[in-house]
Amino acid sequence: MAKELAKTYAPEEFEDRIYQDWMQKGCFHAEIDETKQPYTIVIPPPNITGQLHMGHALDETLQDILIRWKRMSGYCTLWLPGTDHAAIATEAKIVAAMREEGVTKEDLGREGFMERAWEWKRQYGGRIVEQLKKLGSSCDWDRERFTMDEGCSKAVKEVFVKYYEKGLIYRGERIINWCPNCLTSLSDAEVNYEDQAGHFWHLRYKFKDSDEYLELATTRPETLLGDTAVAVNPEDERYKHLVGRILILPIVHREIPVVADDYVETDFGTGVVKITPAHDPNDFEVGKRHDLPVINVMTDDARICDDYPQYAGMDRYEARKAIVRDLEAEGALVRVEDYSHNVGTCYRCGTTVEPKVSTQWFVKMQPLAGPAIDAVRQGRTRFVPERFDKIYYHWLENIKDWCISRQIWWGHQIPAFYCDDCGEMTVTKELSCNCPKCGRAMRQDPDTLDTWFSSALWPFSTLGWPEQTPDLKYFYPTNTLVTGYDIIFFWVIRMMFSALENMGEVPFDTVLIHGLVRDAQGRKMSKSLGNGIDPLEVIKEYGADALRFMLATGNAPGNDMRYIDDKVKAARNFANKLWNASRFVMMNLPEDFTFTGLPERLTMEDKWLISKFNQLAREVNQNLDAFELGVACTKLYDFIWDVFCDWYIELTKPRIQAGGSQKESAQQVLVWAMQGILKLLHPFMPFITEEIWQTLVGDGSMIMLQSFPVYDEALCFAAEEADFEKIIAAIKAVRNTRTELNVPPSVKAKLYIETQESALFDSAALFFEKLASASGIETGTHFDMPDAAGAVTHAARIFIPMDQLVDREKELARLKKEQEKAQKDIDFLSKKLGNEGFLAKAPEQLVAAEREKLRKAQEKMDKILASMKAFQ
RNA sequence: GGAAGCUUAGCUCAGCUGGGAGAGCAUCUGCCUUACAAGCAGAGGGUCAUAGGUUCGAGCCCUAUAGUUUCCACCA
Repeated sequence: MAKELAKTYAPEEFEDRIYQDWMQKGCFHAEIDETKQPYTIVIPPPNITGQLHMGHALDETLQDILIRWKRMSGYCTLWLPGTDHAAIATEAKIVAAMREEGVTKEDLGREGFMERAWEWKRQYGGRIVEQLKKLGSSCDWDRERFTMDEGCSKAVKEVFVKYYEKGLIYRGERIINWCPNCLTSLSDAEVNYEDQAGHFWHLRYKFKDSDEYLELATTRPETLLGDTAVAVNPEDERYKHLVGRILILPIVHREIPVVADDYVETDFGTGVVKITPAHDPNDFEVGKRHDLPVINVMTDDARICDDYPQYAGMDRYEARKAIVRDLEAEGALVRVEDYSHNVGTCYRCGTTVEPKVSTQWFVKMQPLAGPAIDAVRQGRTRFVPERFDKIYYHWLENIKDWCISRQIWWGHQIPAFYCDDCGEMTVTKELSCNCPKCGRAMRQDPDTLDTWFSSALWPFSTLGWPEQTPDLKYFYPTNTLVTGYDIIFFWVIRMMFSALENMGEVPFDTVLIHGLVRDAQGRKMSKSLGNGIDPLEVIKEYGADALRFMLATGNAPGNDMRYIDDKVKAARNFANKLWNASRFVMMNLPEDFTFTGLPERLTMEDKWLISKFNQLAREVNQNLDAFELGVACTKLYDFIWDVFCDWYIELTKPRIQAGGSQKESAQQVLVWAMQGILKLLHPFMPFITEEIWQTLVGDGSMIMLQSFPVYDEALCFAAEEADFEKIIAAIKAVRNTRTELNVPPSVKAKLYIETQESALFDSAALFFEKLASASGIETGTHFDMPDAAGAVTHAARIFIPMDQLVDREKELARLKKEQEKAQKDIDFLSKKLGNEGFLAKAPEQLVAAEREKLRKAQEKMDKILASMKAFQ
């Protein structure tokens, strides 16, 4: 016992050591315990390409707080970690690295490429995991998973085949989003729309059988090569007579018809739209309705294809220029205007996506969306904060089929096989198969699945599904899913319908949504802006506990927050405060100290502290239950700094100096309170609390395995608490008076305390001496000291004789100010209590409380008036 | 076009089911009081965006307006 803590709080000296210790002792490992209730969180798997950023730090911190709190509260807790293979992002990274060496995917071939990709994963995939550990994340690393590991791959196949057999997955030719840079299709969710400055080119198409023209406008003149019609609204009086007539497409000189379609708005542009079914999703639909040919004019990397020799090989933008020039030459260009419009871009690389007609695999969403909507409607899963359920409903109600095939190699290869001879297709979980019709070996579909297809299964695939493992039975459904609002569409929704379809049960009961961590100016942190703050740098400078506390404090669920260095500093200072408080406690313990629990005889300040701690324990539990983590942080901060450090520790100093049994009882209470505080704070600041705990308790126990404090009726001392508040109020009043009169602390003065509760104040004499610069106190029911400065509370009138030090005018002015304040209180309360509506309708308890307040205010006023009178 | 959030002290933000407005930082005044100057003791500072409404009582609930941010959809 009585080991010493280092003089200054230096987190870098113990955080790693403590984490290692937790790991070695298996503290994070979850063993199924049927006597306990399970509490499970699955981590949002970070990408293996990722580097820890502030978003992760926030996400991990919230999860770790919940997990540690539940673990200490007696639950069998599992925080299941893992990583995502991040299909497109990873493949792009590897391809880029290969490019440096002058190697292409085709050079290596599929197998060679996959080997290289796995090698890359082995080398870098663990990086983000190591970074998570720096934060103190108490994940069960023994259960770490990867979306492409054997189990997850098995689950993926299982689901794919099942969906296919149920008709929930189909293959078909549709118009999809295509990234010409990543060279793959994308789902709707993977396209970001952004405003781009562009132009509106007004063109005129000549009628075949006359010299008239029809004018229309387009933002993409290069797609004209693929025009197969021009459309007008069937109700449009200006054009309805033209429907059915034939136009000559400029440049190409192909004959195309004028068709009528509701899709065309009469009041936008000229009310005439050129129709390019191969390169616009709306046009594709129009084309289907009118049976128009689909003419693809572009290659996969968005260059004009060989069918148009004068433009062949030009990329979209070069071709646009060339075609505009040629249109002008041909007299088909009427005018050009500036126009800003929304353009879809690839969420991975930012390239403008190209709508493209191709054969892809899709998940039919309609049948899956319904149950997912119902689950939230019925409250089986709820969002915190609740408002996010609207976003959830809206997305699901308007959902389109999900394009799941990707033209890349890194991922789960689609388990469909084709017979090149007879065209037969088979979907199977087997690794290979022969054609059921002609018996030949079949060729597997070269495409892979959307990375979100496997993460959609994460809550159950990681627990062993499709096997009915004990883990799955015990830990599923999971409890809390913690994630940012930006991935509700990508992930949360897909986990919901996947779980409902495959498990018949929701994947989690609560989705805790947090916001983004922005920079100090409120901008999104991004690589391109270079305004990202590296959490690892912050940890290096201030410690993980400070970062965690900062991220959890002063921020409500679902709201964005700003990263401000001063906030981390404040959190670090708080840690330092706690550190020094424990040093104080420990340096006053004897070598052979043993903690025996709260002493039999408690002083009133002990009871005051204990009672307040007890309330704190109740509130922190309530706040955590309601996912109000930030509120809990604030309460802990206030209690530790103000109640414990600034008051209680100061209050124990006289007892410690007195020695003997007084000191001994103070030691017990200090250690009791210290332990309680550390336990309550541990989920938020795991490292410092563990370090102090192990030094303070010294029996080899670990704080992370202690029980979390809860409210205890036996620790409630309402009367003593209220009494001691009177002492505190008096001390504050004296300090206030002295400061306002500019009396330096070195000048001591005797206090004459006029009160009806002499015994109470007499027992607090030492506190006045120590905390209110008193040389001594005298209590009585009446004092007549016209020359003394005064301090007034409702319970006492305190005279502070200062001899010539008191400036009479200043003191009178000060009293006047106090009188005004007191009068305002009285006015406010009398008005309220004079209101019959209030008396009739307000709860009884409240009315009584207000009456008590008024009584106290009047008592205080009497004392102020007496002081003023005496002074004049 | 649809939806949501935000607007509270100079700055950044809390404020739980409606019961006299809070914190951190900054500012001002004293203090190196033997755990901590990453500290201690005090002080100043807010018509809680605006206008209505509900209520005995509104920062909180309802309606409208303004500013601001975001999401979804999208008209070529």
